[in-house]
Amino acid sequence: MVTEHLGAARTPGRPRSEKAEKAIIDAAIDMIAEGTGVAELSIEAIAARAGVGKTTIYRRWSNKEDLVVDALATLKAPMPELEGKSVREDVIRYLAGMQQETHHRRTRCIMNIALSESERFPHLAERFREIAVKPRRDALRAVVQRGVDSGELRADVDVEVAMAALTGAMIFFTKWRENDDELPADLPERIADQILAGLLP
Amino acid sequence: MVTEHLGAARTPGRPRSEKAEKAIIDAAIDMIAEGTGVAELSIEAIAARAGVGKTTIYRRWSNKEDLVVDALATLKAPMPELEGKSVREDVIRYLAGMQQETHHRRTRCIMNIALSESERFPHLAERFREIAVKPRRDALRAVVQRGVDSGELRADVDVEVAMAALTGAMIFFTKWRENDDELPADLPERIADQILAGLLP
DNA sequence: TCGATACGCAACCGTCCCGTTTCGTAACCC
DNA sequence: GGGTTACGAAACGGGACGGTTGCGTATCGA
Repeated sequence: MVTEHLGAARTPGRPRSEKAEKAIIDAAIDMIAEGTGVAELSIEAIAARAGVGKTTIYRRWSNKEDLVVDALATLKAPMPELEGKSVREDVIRYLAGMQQETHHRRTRCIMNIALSESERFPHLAERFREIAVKPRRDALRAVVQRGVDSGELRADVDVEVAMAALTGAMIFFTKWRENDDELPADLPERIADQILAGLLP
Repeated sequence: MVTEHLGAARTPGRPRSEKAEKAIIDAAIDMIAEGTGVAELSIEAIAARAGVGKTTIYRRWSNKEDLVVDALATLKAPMPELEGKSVREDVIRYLAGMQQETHHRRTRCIMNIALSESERFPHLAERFREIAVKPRRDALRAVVQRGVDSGELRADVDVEVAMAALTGAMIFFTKWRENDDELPADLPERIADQILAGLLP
């Protein structure tokens, strides 16, 4: 965003249209959600889709990455409530939420960007992590930590590793599955129970 | 590859240069490894980098995806030997191998393609899974299955979930870490031990 | 009413890429 | 040597896109 908010210094002349701004950002997000990579996003296509002149875009953002950063910033990620009675219950609910999200093309493609474009757009990736990843990570960390504190989990549990195992297992299933079979409906339970119980006899 | 190998039907005229073919494929792989997405790969750029005329490329592949598929097919993935004495040992070696690979930009970017371009290039993604993912997955599955059979692991272990937890945890650490700190050197051990032991008291 | 700014639209030129064709040369078999 | 095919280089027309500019209109404050 380039708009200046210096005190109450309202500029003379016609004010910028908030509707146009929203249309631009929506168009950008939609195109990303449809699989267009950041590098292939064209200002012209965004403008056309938003029903907006290219000028209107260049007036606000000086380059594409700035636009995308602002677009991602508007994504409010809904989070499942994690105030259940047990760690197991909260973990299952968290994993089920993840699984649910992979059904939305929008979420999938946005996650792809976070996974793959971080090499080329570090600024973008950092912003994305802050907005979408961190809140979820914090929520899960709180659940595990609560379990450790309450004695429901072992005291020597490595919280970060536990989070990685839970989250990573679900990502692995949803992204690297060999065939396109439906995922089993009880996948969250199975992951949670097995990681909680461990593999040893 | 379009070259026909019908019996010993050697064609008249000048034979195709294997050197040119190798140069083309190397150039394509290099560009991918440098972060160029498949969609942005241009035949012209590949030709220039390979020191080859565009004609030489079009003579062999009719489209870009075919070329990339052939390029990926040349990637021989070195696999760690997993014939140790215990499941724990093999798992740690496997995870260490994964961690090692993330240090090579080449491997990282190619994994990115597998993760993110599968939506737009399903043919490509399938081929990649077959070449790079499946052998590793099979190796890890064998390790876990051996553990179950020998009694080293619980009999009711869900092998697929266990694999997902182990692999997913490492992927999660290497790709979604918040800061760019170095990963702890004993990460493979920590992941293996915690997933083997579980979280419950 | 007037000046200032934003708007959508269209056009501009330069760049990149595609897929094809043409050129002169090189390599192979008979 | 003659026939055939591949080679690298260059150029083609066509298209997409970038970033800029000018146009006529719309919307604000003074």
